[in-house]
Amino acid sequence: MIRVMITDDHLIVREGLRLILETADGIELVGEAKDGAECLELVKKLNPQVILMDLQMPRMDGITAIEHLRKDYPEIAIVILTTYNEDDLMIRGLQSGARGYLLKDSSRENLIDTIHAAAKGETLLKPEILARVLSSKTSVKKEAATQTESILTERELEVLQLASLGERNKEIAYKLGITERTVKAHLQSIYQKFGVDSRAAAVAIVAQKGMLKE
Amino acid sequence: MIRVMITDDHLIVREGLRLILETADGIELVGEAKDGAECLELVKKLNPQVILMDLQMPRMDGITAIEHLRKDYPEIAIVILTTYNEDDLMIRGLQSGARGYLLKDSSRENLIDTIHAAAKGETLLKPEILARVLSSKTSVKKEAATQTESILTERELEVLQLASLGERNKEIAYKLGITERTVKAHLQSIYQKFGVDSRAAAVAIVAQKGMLKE
DNA sequence: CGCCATATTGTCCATTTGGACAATGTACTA
DNA sequence: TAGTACATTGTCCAAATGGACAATATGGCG
Repeated sequence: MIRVMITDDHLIVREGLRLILETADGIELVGEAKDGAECLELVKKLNPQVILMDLQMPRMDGITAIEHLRKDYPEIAIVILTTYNEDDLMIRGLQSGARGYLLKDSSRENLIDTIHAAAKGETLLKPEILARVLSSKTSVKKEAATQTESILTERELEVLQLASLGERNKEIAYKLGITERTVKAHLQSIYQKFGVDSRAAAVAIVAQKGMLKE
Repeated sequence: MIRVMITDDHLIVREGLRLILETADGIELVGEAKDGAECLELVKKLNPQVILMDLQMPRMDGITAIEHLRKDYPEIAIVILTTYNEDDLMIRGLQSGARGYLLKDSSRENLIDTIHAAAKGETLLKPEILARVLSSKTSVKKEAATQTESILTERELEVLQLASLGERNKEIAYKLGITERTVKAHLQSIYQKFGVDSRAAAVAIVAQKGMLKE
């Protein structure tokens, strides 16, 4: 029996996964967490072999949680749960030590296969994804900032990065655990610093400066 | 006397340039055109040595005009007039054979110096701009399209490229000589093909696919 | 201890955007 | 010739965004 834990902020996703996992042979669902912080709290008690980890969550996101887990529980296999294909966050997650990824609309077989593979220490990645991971820079942490980057505050960068993935203010607010109004405030500040007046223009600048890539 | 011609769709710009050029020694303003098409019509009669060329204009844009001029009047020096620094359109214009570029808020001295240099056959480019021109691909024309590119029609690409520069629908419509409604139609089509539902998301995809760079 | 940067949130309103219905003309192709 | 793809434009409305006024709290620094 493979001990599996779920970390996802969406109730529906958790329920759906539970339904699938509880009826799968050789898999035991040992617990669930609603965000990265809760995941770290519960992991010792639940002692999972595999963690299905969402990336975008309030309080503590999946990337941060993965980094902590790699340090404290390197033997646990982490599988990223993501909505979109080729998500930059997913790349970062894989760089941080996740062992695979799953689209949230994966088939039941795909899901179960991936969990088994992760438990056995294998990595299941599409080749093109693997190539992207290997070719992109390893250091995820902040480093010598470029001109544009240094102008922005940490929070503004977070907001801008989500906006650059096409997220709406409402979604950004939810993911950062703040109100939509605050998101707008950060965006306004960003626009001022960039000398633009629309999110599309800001995203374009970010894209051209290469702030998205890496 | 250097015979200079202006091609720009903005009355204010033309007026401003005229004011400067008419009081400059050794420079004779021989005519003005409101877009690329008119420029090509007038160029034979006006016989300019230097053409100041805007890039974004209705009917026929500056890039197209430059390509025609290079073919039929290679002796004419073309100087690009642009609003922004490091504009991708400017790069393409320079690749198409323009001999220099001017920001529209250039100083009077800068403007006159550039015209004199262009007339003498010199090229006035900031080093970093020159580097970008040389390092980018030479062929501006359509070539083997990437996955994402091939999905889109020519027109959709035009719209998307402007949107990716932060332009609003109204501006895009004006620059392409169509209505705002049509711009929205193209965007809707693009969103469908990309599987997104906002221009920011579309711009982000374009940026990640590298469709902006080159 | 006050100043400053930062983060946070509020209301109100004009503009922009996205989507749902469309329709028309042109050009190419089976 | 009929069908298809494409570009074009229309109205109407809901949602999202941008900007103008804000205010409050926190933490660092001189």
